[in-house]
Amino acid sequence: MPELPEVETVRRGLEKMILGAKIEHVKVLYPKIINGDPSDFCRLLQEREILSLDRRGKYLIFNFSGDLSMISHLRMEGKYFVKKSSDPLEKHTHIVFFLHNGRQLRYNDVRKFGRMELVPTVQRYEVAGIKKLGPEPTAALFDATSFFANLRKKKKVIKTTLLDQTLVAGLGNIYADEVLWLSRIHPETPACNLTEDDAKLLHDNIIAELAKAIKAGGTTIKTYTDAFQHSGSFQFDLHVYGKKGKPCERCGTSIEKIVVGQRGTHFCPSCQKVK
DNA sequence: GCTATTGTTAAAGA
DNA sequence: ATCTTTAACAATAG
Repeated sequence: MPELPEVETVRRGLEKMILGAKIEHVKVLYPKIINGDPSDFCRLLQEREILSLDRRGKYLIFNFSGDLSMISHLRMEGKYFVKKSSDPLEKHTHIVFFLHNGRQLRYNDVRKFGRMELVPTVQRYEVAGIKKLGPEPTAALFDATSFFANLRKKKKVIKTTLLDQTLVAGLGNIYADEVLWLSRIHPETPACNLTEDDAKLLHDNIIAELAKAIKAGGTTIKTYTDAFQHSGSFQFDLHVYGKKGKPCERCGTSIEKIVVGQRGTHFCPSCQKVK
């Protein structure tokens, strides 16, 4: 499931393969992936050059010549592949971008949850979804003091608060469980009950953990791969996600799995107490 | 055949 | 109005 580190890994892979490529034409095999009119989508992309790739939270942004950008969200299973036109089309490939050099950029998505839309480049950070994102989880952009102030206003439990992207961008279900375990915070603690020390620790762990996961090329639980179809390796650094019944690495207590905000949630009942 | 899987958002509820 | 919760989306694996 692509969270920030996986999306960043995809972005870096694509950057190596398709910068400078020109789109000859586009085929949409499953129209619901496109926000807006699919034939407009194809028409607008014709003859554009791929100039650069940005990322904001879990959103991937393709910037084209002529002030056009494509906002792409992979949701749960979205993947990009770069293939020769002669390579057989994989199952679940829904959009094909025909490039000038005989290659194709293919969007593949088993679950069909991913979405893409075209906007003028100048508006790429203003679209719904991106506009309401909290800061990127880096030391330069994510401020611990305002994070604590914002947490105090939230009545929701901390796990749900981390997943909603508004206080900090990029955490999904796996990394949310991991950073809460690292910070010894119970996922069902109301966000407003966290102390300033809790908030600082959580803040620091979010920055460190996501950076570490990017270095590892992301986490591959079942199916995630980058644009080179390479798996990540961060699954070997997980402490609680998927560890139900296994001993906590800190205290040996059996890791529990509960449901919080309709999401599977893993934690150590001994190290992580509700406040 | 039933359950579990997850990111976002529209819709419903408070 | 604003914040929060819930259901829906969709396909696959076990």
